[in-house]
Amino acid sequence: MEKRVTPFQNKVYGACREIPAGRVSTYAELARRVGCASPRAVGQALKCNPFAPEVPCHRVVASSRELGGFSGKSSGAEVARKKALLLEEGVGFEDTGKIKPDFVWKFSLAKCDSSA
DNA sequence: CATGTGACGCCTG
DNA sequence: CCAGGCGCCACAT
Repeated sequence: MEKRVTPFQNKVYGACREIPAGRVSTYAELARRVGCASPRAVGQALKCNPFAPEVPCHRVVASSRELGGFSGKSSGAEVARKKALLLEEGVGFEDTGKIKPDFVWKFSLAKCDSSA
């Protein structure tokens, strides 16, 4: 049985899959990537993420560098697991528990060739 | 067709 | 800097 994912969700999953390991993206960036002005819609799609772990929804965090939510929980053990996964990928966290800006992935202007 | 909810973001005070 | 409020899009009922 296929998951009746709407074209919008499919787009979100596609963008999410573009996020390399050890990096994280924000709902806002992802939303803009899919052409949506509301990050909420992105969360709706990710929470339904039927293509996991093909679609690393755990690499998507809030614009404030916070973890955001996971598995349909805005906070809780699920979110803690998400943090653990990011740590496994090599993502660094601030002392405040936030993700380091250097680990936040950039979609378009992604030059990837960090010369410095 | 209308209403409610949701893994958020940005502005103002 | 912190706290509060409003806006937004998509989806389910």
